Amino acid sequence: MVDLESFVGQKLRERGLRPTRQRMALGALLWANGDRHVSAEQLHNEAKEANCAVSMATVYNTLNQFVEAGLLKMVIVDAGRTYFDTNILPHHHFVFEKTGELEDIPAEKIVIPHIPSPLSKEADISSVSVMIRVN
Amino acid sequence: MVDLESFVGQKLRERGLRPTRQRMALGALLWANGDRHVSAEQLHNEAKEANCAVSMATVYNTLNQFVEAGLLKMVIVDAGRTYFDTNILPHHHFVFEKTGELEDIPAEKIVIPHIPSPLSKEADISSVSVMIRVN
DNA sequence: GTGTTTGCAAAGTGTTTGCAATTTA
DNA sequence: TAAATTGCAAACACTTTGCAAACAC
Repeated sequence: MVDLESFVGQKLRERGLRPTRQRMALGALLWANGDRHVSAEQLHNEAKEANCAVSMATVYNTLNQFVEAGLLKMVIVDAGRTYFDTNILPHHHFVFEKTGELEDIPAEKIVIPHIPSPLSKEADISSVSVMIRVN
Repeated sequence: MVDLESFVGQKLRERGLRPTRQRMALGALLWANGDRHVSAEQLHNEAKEANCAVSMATVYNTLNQFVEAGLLKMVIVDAGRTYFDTNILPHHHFVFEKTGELEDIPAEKIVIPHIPSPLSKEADISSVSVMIRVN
């Protein structure tokens, strides 16, 4: 990878998002290393620790913009347990019930030979997601 | 089925829940006919329409008790979109994105020949749930 | 400069809880 | 009568929004 700064900046510009200080900081935290599952609060804390104070409102707004722009996926594990996933490829998840943590399952690891169609309506499948809860 | 009243009463007593007026009313609405996906608010409204006023707090508490007792399953579709499912057998769901409605997929309709194990921990799989979003 | 973005505080949504009053067994 | 349940209102966690100030281009 080139330097993180320009990598993030380019990602943002590609999607028509201005590379503001806040978006750059959050982007850098999200995309510094491999795939991540982060909650809004976690990211807010990380930003604070990195001396990049960003308000909670901005964290939420930014994460939603990133999701909208296709830069992140939202994963809802439970009521009040929402993660933002930097892995935007189709994939599945293990959920560790003890901790609430997630682990990605690459799409090709789960084969579903036949996907059924709904009875009631035309089938225009937009996604298939599998959650495997373990404890 | 015998009469609904005693059917519900028995269900409750079996799980150690007293058949109070409120629980009987909510149970009757839930189990009158085939399987249902109901939100707390929906059920609250239905109870009101059936002239069985039950407070919102009691609807929530009761639904949670029913889930705890294994009489219902909770299905979270989106942040702030939680359903209570009277189908307690293992199964999967279609989610209609337009309406947020659910349709059950019987477990045997979705075959996953090989379930992977998580990398990081011992695999003690408690459930596998598939959500197919359609629009 | 002009339009976009931010941060705050306030509002919103869906859900849970403390507690006095009521109901059930 | 003793223990469980209910309903209210308040509290809650998480998220969104309105708007003035700050920023990016």
